[in-house]
Amino acid sequence: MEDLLQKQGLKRTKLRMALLGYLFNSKHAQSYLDIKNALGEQVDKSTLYRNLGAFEEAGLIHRINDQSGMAKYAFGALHDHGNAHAHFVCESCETVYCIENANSSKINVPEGFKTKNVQTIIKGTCAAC
Amino acid sequence: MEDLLQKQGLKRTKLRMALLGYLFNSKHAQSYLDIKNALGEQVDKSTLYRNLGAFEEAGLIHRINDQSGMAKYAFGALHDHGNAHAHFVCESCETVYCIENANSSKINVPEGFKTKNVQTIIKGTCAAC
DNA sequence: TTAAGTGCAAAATCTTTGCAAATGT
DNA sequence: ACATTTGCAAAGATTTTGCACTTAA
Repeated sequence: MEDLLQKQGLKRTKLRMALLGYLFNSKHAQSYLDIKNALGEQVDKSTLYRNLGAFEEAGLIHRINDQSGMAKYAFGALHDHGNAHAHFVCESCETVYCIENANSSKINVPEGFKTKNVQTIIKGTCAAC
Repeated sequence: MEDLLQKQGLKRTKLRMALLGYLFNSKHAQSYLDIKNALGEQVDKSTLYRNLGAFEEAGLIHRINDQSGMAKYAFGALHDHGNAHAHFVCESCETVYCIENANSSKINVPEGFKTKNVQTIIKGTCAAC
């Protein structure tokens, strides 16, 4: 699992292992603050943001914006990029769930537009609320 | 067109008319800065943000986040809320296009989840880039 | 060894808030 | 007249940057 890092040319540092592991084990998308708290107060802000950015660029995680526009991060190395991918944002508790197989049908874009990636955001109320 | 304001219980102020008109005539979603520049430097920050918020709550406009997470606003009173609605985000120029009839298929959410609104974000390259 | 990653402090960016004055209905 | 809206200044929140130090490969 942590070989994912090397495969992307990223060094296996303590923080990165912890970060990747944490997101991997998270049921839903986590905010910067969620992650920082989970990893321990001593984690450095810049380092954390830089790693979240690096992971996202490497395709290891996704960034989704919740209802209020705040960034949340979810493990996504197993997801099939280039295919549709859905996120459910609960309007009540702000939790962001990853939904597999939400049923993606063909998307029609205008002439000249090239689709690289389709992301579906479903807003509503989750089972817990 | 400006009766939309009264219908939502919003007073018809100069700024609101200009703002609504501007977004109505915009081909794609605009950032706070785009809007501020278009409306003139003298427009007040708080007032603008407050109105964007009010318009969004009233369902007159949408807020979409672009590639880098920045909020962009698009006129949306004509859109059928509750139905699927697509935005195309160009990864090159960051332009956000509203796409009508991008083909909304049924979305499957887990047991207990209630869908209120589905938004599709398509990332890729636009015709201009 | 050395390119990549980290920690710190400082700043940039975007957005919100409180309140007195102005404005629409 | 009266609730709403505005403008200003100040603060809040999130994210980024520069640079010297440290670490994985």
